[in-house]
Amino acid sequence: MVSINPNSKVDEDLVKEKEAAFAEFIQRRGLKTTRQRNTIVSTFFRMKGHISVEELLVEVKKANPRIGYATVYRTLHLLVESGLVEERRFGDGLARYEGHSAVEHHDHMICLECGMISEFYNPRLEALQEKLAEENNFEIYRHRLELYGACKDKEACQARKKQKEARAQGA
Amino acid sequence: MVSINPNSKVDEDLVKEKEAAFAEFIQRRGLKTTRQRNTIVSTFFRMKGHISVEELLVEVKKANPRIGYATVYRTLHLLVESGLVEERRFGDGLARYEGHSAVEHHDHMICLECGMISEFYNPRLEALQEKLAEENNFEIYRHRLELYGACKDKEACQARKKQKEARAQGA
DNA sequence: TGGAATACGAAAACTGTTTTCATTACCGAA
DNA sequence: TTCGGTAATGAAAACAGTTTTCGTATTCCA
Repeated sequence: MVSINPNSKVDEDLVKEKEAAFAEFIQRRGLKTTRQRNTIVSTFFRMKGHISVEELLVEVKKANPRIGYATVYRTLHLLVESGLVEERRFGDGLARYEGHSAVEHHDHMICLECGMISEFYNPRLEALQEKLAEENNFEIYRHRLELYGACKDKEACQARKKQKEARAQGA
Repeated sequence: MVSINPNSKVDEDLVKEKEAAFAEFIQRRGLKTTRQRNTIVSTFFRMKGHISVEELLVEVKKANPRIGYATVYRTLHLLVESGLVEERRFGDGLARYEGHSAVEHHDHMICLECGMISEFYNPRLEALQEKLAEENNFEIYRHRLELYGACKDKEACQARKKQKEARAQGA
């Protein structure tokens, strides 16, 4: 089991690299570099976790309050098309966006108590899926596996929950 | 690997059983038995596969054209609450409903070419997930695993695709 | 059978997302 | 360096799927 810790500091060099990759994508596509896009992209890459449009917009507005959500949506689509970001949906009816991490593919555990979303990757799990697909004469392009449940560490879980509620109050 | 074939005939006895279970649920909750609910529920249980609200409404209207989608939505929620039906979302932005099959839990393979949704269940897969959760100090309430890809049997797949397109034309 | 509680259907409201449209910004060519 | 065509922006409207509202109709217990 490889567990992925999303709590590490944002790597400034990596962010720069991603920004450059996006700039290149924009150019390759014949699109234009704009202040808004730069703001949104650089804000996005400096956030961590599984970011909703709402969350991103809040941060973006701190840098430039005139940016509206249409532009945020549009830029997120570009990020997805560029391959630098993936869109995910965890069933609460809103899209979340996630910069590609070092580990390309991974699955998710979602705590229904505190909202924590953690990532994991397990090669045996992947292999088993391939085997099952094979047996069904099916070719997998991609898959998604989500485990919904609760943290067993109740203290940490409750702490996260309170933190989250406090944040919701403040917003 | 246990594969689940959704193409079997509708078992009339099983449908009756489910209708009875729903009736009991309605009573237990102090709700009322209505013609509309009966129509919707019995229509639903006679359909197979992963049914969207739209699809169900079309069938329901054949029996009673005056039934609107509000009632269909409401009744589906009741079915879910009763535990007889599960709601699923496969990322195309609309809810699909599925009567509990003989095998309680199962995962899905979704063909992106022909739209086929097939079900499977594998105990090793389940066990492995439990193990991974355990290692992460996490308790699984439920999970979902979806394999997106394509049928390797291209002929069958193309046939299904054409059938689907024909149906879309007719609608 | 009367009447309170519940359900119905149509339409309005809601949520998250996409599109429209008039205006502004970008950027290569002159 | 300005010009001008193209693309991007922001506000608001549109959209799709779903939920809620509200006035009317139905259920079902006393």
